[in-house]
Amino acid sequence: MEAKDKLIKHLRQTITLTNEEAVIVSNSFKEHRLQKKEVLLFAGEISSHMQFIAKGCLRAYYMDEEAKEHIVQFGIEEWWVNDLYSYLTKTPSKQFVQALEKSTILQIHQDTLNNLYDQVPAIERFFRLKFEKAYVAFQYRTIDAMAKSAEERYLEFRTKYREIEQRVPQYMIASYLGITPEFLSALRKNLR
Amino acid sequence: MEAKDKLIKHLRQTITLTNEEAVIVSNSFKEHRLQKKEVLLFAGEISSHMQFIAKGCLRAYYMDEEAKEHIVQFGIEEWWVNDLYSYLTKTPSKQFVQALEKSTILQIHQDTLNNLYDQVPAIERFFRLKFEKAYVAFQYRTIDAMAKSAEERYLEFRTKYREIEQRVPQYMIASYLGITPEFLSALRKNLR
DNA sequence: CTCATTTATTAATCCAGCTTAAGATTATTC
DNA sequence: GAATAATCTTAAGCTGGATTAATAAATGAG
Repeated sequence: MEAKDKLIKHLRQTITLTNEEAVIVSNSFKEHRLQKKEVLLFAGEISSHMQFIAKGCLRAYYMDEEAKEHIVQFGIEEWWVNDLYSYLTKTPSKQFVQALEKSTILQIHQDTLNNLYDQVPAIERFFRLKFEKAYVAFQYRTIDAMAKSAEERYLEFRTKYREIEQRVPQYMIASYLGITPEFLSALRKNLR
Repeated sequence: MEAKDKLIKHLRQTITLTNEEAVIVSNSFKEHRLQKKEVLLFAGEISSHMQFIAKGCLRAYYMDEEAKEHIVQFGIEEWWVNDLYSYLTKTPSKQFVQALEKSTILQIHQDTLNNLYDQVPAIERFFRLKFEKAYVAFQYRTIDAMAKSAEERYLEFRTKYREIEQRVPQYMIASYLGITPEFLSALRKNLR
């Protein structure tokens, strides 16, 4: 399916759009292809687009003072990836967003989106709901992370994100879980 | 100031409301007073209201399997407190929301708010922005918590939430920071 | 098919923060 | 203002997960 059809279908799972509105929305997004390992957003840049993954797999990560990478989010088909902090506060991003596979994304510039909110109110609703859900999922994940051991979190990740687990290297999963690859390896050994 | 005036003033810091709209909004909320230690939401109940703190101080916390309390959020004047997970998914809450001081809150039922989104679109905008900000603040806090030591987090809490620090007991701050009260005490000793 | 790069494992040593338990302060209540 | 409850401190020993360093296995580019 064409990338933009995927987007409209995705939006229509949450909100109602007339065909005219769908066209307006469709025209507001631009398609963008990424090579494996290509970086879409560099730390230091201000994130000015929302982006929808039509195909592929991306990650958002930041680097600490010792240049170690910490993965904040993975994204596959039909997910939205971004450094929302940078996007919403218009300050330089602390995160990188990078393709882990050859990917196709749809981008909308912040100014365009803000106009779209006025033109197609359902889009404002979509993003209100999106942020509600994102907030809640993130809070759940955090509480979970604090309450549970690394082993429990790993098992949960495996059942919840089976597909991601099979598409990204193990050391990145360790990074996402907030543990070292060595410890994840040891953990997995115990599970066998 | 009257609680509802505070609310309207608070909303107008973010969005524009005509006087007619302000009246509609005002009438949609109900005032509710809480004794110190009174529980507003129990774990197991479904949270069906958004609540604005007009006066006082509240906390949201959950209890783990060993019946230990973990504070997720504090709130003082002009903050919103809730178990958003329960509210948004309509599932039983895992958190308690409790007044730490004699407090006055303004509540709006979910159904009323959903109607209000249609009647007063600025309110939908307000909550979209609210969730954006909440998400971003929460993400920042989490990344911070993973990257920094307990001492650094405590120092940050102190500068960022000076007022809260002076209104709630130290062991609750420890709980919010995800450390034991003993360890916080030891930490503080080192800082002197 | 082969050499280089990326990813995963193993094992020894180390440390931030936890647990337990006791005592010391500080608030509340009657 | 005495008694009780709530909060805070101290100190000893313990543990989950980090660090370091070396090796092994898998992947991929030419």
